[in-house]
Amino acid sequence: MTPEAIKIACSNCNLRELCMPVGFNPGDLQRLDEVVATRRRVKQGEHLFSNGEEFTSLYAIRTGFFKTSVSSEDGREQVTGFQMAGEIIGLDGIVSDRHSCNAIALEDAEVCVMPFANVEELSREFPVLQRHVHKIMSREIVRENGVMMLLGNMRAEERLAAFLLNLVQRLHARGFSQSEMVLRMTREEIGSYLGLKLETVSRAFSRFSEDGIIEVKQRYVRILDPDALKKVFNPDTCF
Amino acid sequence: MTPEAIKIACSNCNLRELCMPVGFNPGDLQRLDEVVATRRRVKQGEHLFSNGEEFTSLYAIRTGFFKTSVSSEDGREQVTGFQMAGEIIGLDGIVSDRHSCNAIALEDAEVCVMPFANVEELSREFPVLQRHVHKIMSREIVRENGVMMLLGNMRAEERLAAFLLNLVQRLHARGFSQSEMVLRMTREEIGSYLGLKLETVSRAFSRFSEDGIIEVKQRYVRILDPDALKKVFNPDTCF
DNA sequence: CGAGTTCTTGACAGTGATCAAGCGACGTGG
DNA sequence: CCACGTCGCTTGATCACTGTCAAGAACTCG
Repeated sequence: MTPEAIKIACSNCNLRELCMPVGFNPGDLQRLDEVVATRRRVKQGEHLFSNGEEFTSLYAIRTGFFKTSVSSEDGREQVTGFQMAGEIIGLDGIVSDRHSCNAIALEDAEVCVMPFANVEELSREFPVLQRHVHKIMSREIVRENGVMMLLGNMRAEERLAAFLLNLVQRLHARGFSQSEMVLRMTREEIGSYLGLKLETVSRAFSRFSEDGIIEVKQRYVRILDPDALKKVFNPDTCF
Repeated sequence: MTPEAIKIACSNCNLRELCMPVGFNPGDLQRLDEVVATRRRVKQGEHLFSNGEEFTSLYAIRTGFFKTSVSSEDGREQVTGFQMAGEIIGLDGIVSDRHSCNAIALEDAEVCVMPFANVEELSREFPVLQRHVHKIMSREIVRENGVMMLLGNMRAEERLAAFLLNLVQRLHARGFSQSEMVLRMTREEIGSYLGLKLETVSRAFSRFSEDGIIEVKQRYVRILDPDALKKVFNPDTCF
């Protein structure tokens, strides 16, 4: 086994607990490495996959940051999510054997390529992996339900507050600060995700800053008063 | 085998092609019947499952019409979908072993109860079923991507036009008219799904009616000019 | 038949979009 | 290392779409 092959193995990956199931016994753990065929580097701005492209694999993000988006026939674009290390993308392609959205790297990234045929084959052999795949897909469905709530019921500042809290929480789960972050996306991309124009996003940032809830300097954001931020999108909690 | 048991069997169900995979050979087809444990009747207005309830089963709709919804802590409700015969609900529960949304019958309904343990077990045995389960979940993810586009980028009339076309298309696939339908949901429920208030939905209906695009009488809707309706939410197509 | 629900329509208000201008950061090349 | 150009961000002024409030009509169901 070459050093490179050791690095590539799920069994040695420090992100395993994020993207792979737990509960494997040491013997079977090596079999798990068979899901990942190769790794692939994606430079900032490049597509990992595009709408209409043939679906062959799921991708586990090792490093970097992605956005996924769909576009309507008349050219309007909707960002459907932002994904970071340990998260799985490409699930949209399963239903029609073609991708129906675009995945674009927001910074230089590296992904593990998991041919879906491998995933399905090993899933049949290992119920714990099967369950894990089901959970990942279910989690995505539930996440999108939450976005629908956001887009359908919340006002601009509520949306941004929920967005920032979600982002910092996911970063914190990966060992980063729970109060500071550097955004990897533009105001326009945030706006697209939240169903707002970039000017509205910018104004909401300024408003939070004026109110002393956050500190903003371009992409850098520091959450000064997390409780106030939570109250923005859940006003009834203040009693 | 009792007559009731014959009726219950997937292998004899005329909806099978909608909710079950094709390509089973006759011998294995009988095994497929094992996914369905029982059937369950749900009266109009009753919950099939509720937020927080333990997840045990997926449900295939035999007859009737459902809505699913999520609610925020401060009581706001968002309808996340409308489901009809042949569609599968309950996928939201897999990730946390609890349902995170509510499923409510909009008319008297009957569902096939498919314990998820059965689904997973048979999926391991039959790759064609495994693939089918994956496709159903992927389809739901893609559908929600479309709803995000709707909520994030479209104006009121575009949303309603897209909604009506989607609904009539699904009904048509089930053998109903491709121009007429009777809505099973209120204006408020449509509005919740589309991120609009009921008055806005009502006005959009009236507008379409004035323009001769549809004929509306309460819940009854007839599409007079499907092309005009398509142009509403894709204005660039008119050249 | 009557009570309650659902739908329609009108008047007005408010949130966020649009249009516009200027600023600031960053990167590239001289 | 600095100048300049580009891209992203901020802020202001105005507008338009949709929300809110209200009243009445139509329908449903017991």
